Amino acid sequence: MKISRKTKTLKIVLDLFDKRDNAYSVVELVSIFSKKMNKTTVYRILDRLEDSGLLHSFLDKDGLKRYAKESSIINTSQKNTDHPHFVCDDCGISTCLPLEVNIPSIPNFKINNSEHLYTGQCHDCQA
Amino acid sequence: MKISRKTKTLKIVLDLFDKRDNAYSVVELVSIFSKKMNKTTVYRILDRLEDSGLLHSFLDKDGLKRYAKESSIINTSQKNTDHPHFVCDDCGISTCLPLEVNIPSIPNFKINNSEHLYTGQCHDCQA
DNA sequence: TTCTTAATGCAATTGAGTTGCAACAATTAT
DNA sequence: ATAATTGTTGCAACTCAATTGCATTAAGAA
Ligand SMILES: [Mn+2]
Ligand SMILES: [Mn+2]
Ligand SMILES: [Zn+2]
Ligand SMILES: [Zn+2]
Repeated sequence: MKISRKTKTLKIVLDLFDKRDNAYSVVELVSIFSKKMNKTTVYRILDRLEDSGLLHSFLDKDGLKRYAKESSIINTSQKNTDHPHFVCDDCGISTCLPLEVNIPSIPNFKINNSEHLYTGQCHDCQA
Repeated sequence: MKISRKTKTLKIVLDLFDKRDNAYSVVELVSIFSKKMNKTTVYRILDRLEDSGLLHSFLDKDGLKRYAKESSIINTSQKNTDHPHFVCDDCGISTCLPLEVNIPSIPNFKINNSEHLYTGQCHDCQA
């Protein structure tokens, strides 16, 4: 699916992701844009951007959905991979990790998708 | 924390986990026990059993919490490890995978916890 | 400019999970 | 065995992320 209409609200959302590579929770985004667009619109735009391949998402440890640019993997030798994600327990910042994920082969299981989430302290929150 | 009172409802829940090694979503468990105990009681018993170390939990791709025995890792050379989990996209069955999880070391990130979730088709749901 | 329909705003709704509190029951003390 | 203690349960109300229905708006095509 491609983006069919470049609406004002869509551009606002894209602007944010153009600036930072971090992943944002939908709750954060709804709050950030609360003056500019309706909460439902945020959900729908994010969904559309993910379908179109411009964003990707994952669930953090609390079950909250987070979105980031599809291209936020810097060293992208291969793209659109199931890369791992990191969420800081202290400040909540979340990051796409530029790491290979090796999917194990397990007898009797056909693995189609993987999600790897790491939590801990980011650089700024250590000691 | 240890289990302080062996109540009737607690035994009912433990009985189920004694029989099968799979992981159950809380939603399933609430439904399974709907005639035997209140929904809130299910949540509280699961929480207690996890605190006491008899169960462990993870979030599946939909953000639903799933519980399994702590000892459902068969080949347990080391125990209580962050092992990966598998959820079948077709039948929903979910399994603790007896695999080592190697936690990467990433500059500027201190990793305390990891969650690995694989999805796909289980043996029964293939072809 | 007019037409088509994707996109939005808003209010209502869903559903997993939580909380407050009174009643109950497992365990301990007498 | 009986009474006191307090962990546990049931129930209703609540929280909050996410979804839905529908009337209205506006982007892009004709
Ligand atoms: Mn990512
Ligand atoms: Mn497990
Ligand atoms: Zn941090
Ligand atoms: Zn299956």
